[in-house]
Amino acid sequence: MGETVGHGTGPVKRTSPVTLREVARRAGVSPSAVSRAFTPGASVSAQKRAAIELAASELGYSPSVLASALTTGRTKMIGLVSNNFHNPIFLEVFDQFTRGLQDRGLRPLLVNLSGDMALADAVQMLRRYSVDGVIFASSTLPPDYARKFLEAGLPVVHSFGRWSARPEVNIVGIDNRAAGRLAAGTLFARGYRRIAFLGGPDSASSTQDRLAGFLEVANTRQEAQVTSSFAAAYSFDAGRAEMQRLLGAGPPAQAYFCGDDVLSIGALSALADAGLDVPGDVGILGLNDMEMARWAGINLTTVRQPIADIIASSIDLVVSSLNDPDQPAEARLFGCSIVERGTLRPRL
Amino acid sequence: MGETVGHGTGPVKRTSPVTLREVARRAGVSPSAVSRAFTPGASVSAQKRAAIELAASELGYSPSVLASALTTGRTKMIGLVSNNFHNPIFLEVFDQFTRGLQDRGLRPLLVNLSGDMALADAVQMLRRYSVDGVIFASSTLPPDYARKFLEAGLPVVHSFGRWSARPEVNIVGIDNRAAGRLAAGTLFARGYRRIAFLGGPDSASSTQDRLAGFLEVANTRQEAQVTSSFAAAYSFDAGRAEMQRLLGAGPPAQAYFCGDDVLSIGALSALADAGLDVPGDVGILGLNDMEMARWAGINLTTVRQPIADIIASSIDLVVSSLNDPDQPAEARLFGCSIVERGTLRPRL
DNA sequence: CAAGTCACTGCAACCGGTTGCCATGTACCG
DNA sequence: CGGTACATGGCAACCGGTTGCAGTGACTTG
Repeated sequence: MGETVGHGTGPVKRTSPVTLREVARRAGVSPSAVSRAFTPGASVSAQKRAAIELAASELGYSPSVLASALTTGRTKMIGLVSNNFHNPIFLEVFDQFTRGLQDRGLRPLLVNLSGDMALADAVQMLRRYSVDGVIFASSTLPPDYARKFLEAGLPVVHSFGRWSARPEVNIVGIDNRAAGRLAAGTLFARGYRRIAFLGGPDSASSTQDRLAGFLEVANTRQEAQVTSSFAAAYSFDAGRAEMQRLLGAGPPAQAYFCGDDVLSIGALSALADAGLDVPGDVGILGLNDMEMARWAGINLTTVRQPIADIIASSIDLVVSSLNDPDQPAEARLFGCSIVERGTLRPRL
Repeated sequence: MGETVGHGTGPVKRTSPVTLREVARRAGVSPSAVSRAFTPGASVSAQKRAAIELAASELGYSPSVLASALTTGRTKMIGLVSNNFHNPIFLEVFDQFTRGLQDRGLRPLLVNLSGDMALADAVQMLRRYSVDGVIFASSTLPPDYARKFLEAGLPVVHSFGRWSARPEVNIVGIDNRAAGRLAAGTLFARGYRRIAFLGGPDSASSTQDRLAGFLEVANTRQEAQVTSSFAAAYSFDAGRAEMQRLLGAGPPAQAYFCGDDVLSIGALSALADAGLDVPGDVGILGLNDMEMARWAGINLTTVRQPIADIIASSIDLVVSSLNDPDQPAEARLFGCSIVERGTLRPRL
């Protein structure tokens, strides 16, 4: 950013692609010399290199990654596959992935798995483009998906995926079970007793694990009354609809742990409409700590998922596993923490 | 979606890449025959094609796009360049771009211009990857940026860009000036007289045009009192901060036209904190109609930007201009409309 | 039945770089 | 001073497909 851009009043001139051999001819050297001049670590004399660099810049030469990939086998492209294009948290995720990859000289080839593109198409497509590796960023799809990439010979990391004791594919994320335990523990510490889990779609792998952890703690307390229900999607509308349904079905719980911030915000909106005060009448605890959670007017107390760590670690892992293809699959989990804001009553 | 995925209990087998010549050998034909079998419109006999397809599927062959790009000159990759990774509306934008491109067999190579990546780096990078074209999606950066891609020989479309009478580069977006006029007209029609423009960063090209259109109408009404100010960014925090500043500086206007929905939401939050009722005390009109605008609790009256049309048209335009590189630059503008919700008082 | 079409096929060159191998030249060693 | 080590640089083959060209055979057409 901040660079200056010419005002561009002249006519636009279009340059045609320049090849390595043209540079070689102009610099009076062999093609191999040019190639080596652009290969870090190759052996070229200083004066030859200077001549080549001069010729290259005069001609506006930039080497074709695709041609070199043909022999080196490295495209420096990473397939970035996701189906979560509706949860605002994923804009942050894409932002950080693209920057992290760019910083390492890698390029994200983006694949949207939510449209007509089936998994098998995505796999084949990424093979055809010879991507060096794949980052599969999805909190809702099961590990089998990531596995398909691996079977196709593509190193893969499943980010925000489900933990497994003996993972078949690389996985980076949070321990959803531990997050569920943390949530339940937090609600109890605030003195809530009639508590509820308001999860995302019950088919989502993350939902199941969070619920399991939540119940694990809740079941140790005899005085607890726990209920659970599931929204149709990780979305505002689904969260709002589910909370409306709950309010219509009977008296609300004292506090809800929602499987996602955007779900929480939907639930908050339903509570506000019903005239219930948060946190006076009902407590809400979210999960993710997306940017919006700290907006005044929302001010959501939430379980923070360390997104930056997950992403940085995912990139590390995909890079290391493409350098050593026989590296065994690995699971990297990060801990969560509570971000205290205004939707739970204070600790007793 | 909805496809079934095997449960994958067996060990993961990794396949190594299969080449065209291996398929040829197995099918007992020449390499050219295989190539032609995979080229639509090429002339291959039915039985040879069958033999080739059999061999290919037995071997799990998928042709390398990169190798073919070397001779055809088409990678079917489109650079998708943006710097707007913080406005939630852009998640919708990315979603629609990726799907639209995928539907046409194109692949988005995503470039994040907001980090350390300078414009010149992005241009060179996309040249090195031989992308067929570039979509530059930014509402904040000037047309000079898009022009740099064109100069590098890359067909480009500036989506959400600034209108120009004689465009040097392809541009698809809304007529920001007309949007400003629409906004002002709407406020007057509601009986507001002391009105204000609360724009994004005053360096953003879109802001200037919207303000110009806004004033154009406002200045035709003698009874109008118009003021204007600018938030530091297109963000919640910036909108909130700017509205707080305005409220601290004196009595508020009767209604504000904010340059963006997320800015509006920030402004709403400041108004709520100040105990002002919307639309009772103050009216707010946004721009974009992002998903969040219709959330209960926000319910923002806003100028709708036809994002789907802009994106579909951008893709059309980049495709047609890469098929005919000498096509003159074109500007395609779409009209905006008012989406009536709850932050302006009703028409008198 | 001869000539002309046309669909199909393989050969070989080519797309734009990379790299193993060998030749050359210089520096350094004892 | 002979000999070795090492840096440098060109040749040519190769990465995985594509395509112009020419050749083959089958099928029309008059």
